[in-house]
Amino acid sequence: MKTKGNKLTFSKLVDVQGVATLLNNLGFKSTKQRAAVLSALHSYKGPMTAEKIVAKTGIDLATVYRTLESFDKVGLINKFNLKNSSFFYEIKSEHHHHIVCNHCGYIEEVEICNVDKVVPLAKKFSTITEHSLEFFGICKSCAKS
Amino acid sequence: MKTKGNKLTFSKLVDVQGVATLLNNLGFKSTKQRAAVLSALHSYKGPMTAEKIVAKTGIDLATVYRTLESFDKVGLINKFNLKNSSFFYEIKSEHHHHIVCNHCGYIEEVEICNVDKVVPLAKKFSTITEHSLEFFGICKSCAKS
DNA sequence: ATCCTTGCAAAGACTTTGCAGCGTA
DNA sequence: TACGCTGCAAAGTCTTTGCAAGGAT
Repeated sequence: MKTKGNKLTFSKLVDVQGVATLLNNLGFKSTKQRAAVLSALHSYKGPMTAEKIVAKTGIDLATVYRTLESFDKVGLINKFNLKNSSFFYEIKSEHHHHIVCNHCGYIEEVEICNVDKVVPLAKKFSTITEHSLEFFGICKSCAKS
Repeated sequence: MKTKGNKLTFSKLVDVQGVATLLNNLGFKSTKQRAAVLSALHSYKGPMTAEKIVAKTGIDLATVYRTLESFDKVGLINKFNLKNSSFFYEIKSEHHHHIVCNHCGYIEEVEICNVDKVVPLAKKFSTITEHSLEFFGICKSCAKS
């Protein structure tokens, strides 16, 4: 399976092999539920909650959670939480961050300047594997009202 | 009530007026439960969960949650979540971030270089009020084993 | 045919809410 | 005294788990 570095990139993988083969190569059986979850995540503009995926696909909530857990484990998706109570999921793509409207909850993916230069000084850590960076503010349409 | 800019700083406030007066000035009645929550947050090295506060103080969980919500509302504490299921709380101090051990959950407060230069490019937002930045890695003691 | 996956239902973890009694101002 | 605060219990939200039936290889 071709990957860029050791990172999976959904679009490329799908282009190259199709969803069924991708799932098989990841060690999963290809089922319509898994394809539907991938498809939902891929077509929705922005991170989704498990509930949202159920709403879009009609698949059982427990199945959605199990599927998302599997996808997360193999690195196909990101799982993160904002200040909300529930987790958000999105297909891994180029490294990016989010900005969230404190008023309506709208989430936008954002580009960042200089994020590479942000280096934490931690005494009791030797390795840093990842980071999360989220911004909060008021979106333009909420600012009007 | 004296504040630095418009931000409350716990240590300074307590130095100046004591916990009871601080609580009164924030619009709360001074109770031993609230003082105990403040004290627990103040003396514990690092962010606490509601459960942790109960463990340290013996106060009822519901009361702890209500107290934390009040404190959060007036800006005395920060509420945030890492990748865990539960929220963490800490007294607001100088702006800082955290690094979390993916193995044991240890949390360290970290200083950051260049964080001020990180600016998101968001299309549909005009104002950004805050951000969260958390790092994840493996702490030295977990790295050994 | 085998073993993984799904849906349904129940349980679990975390947080919030209702209410009667108590404590602070 | 009055009103806000607390503890207990119940309910609510989000997520995980158990199990029998169904489906992919």
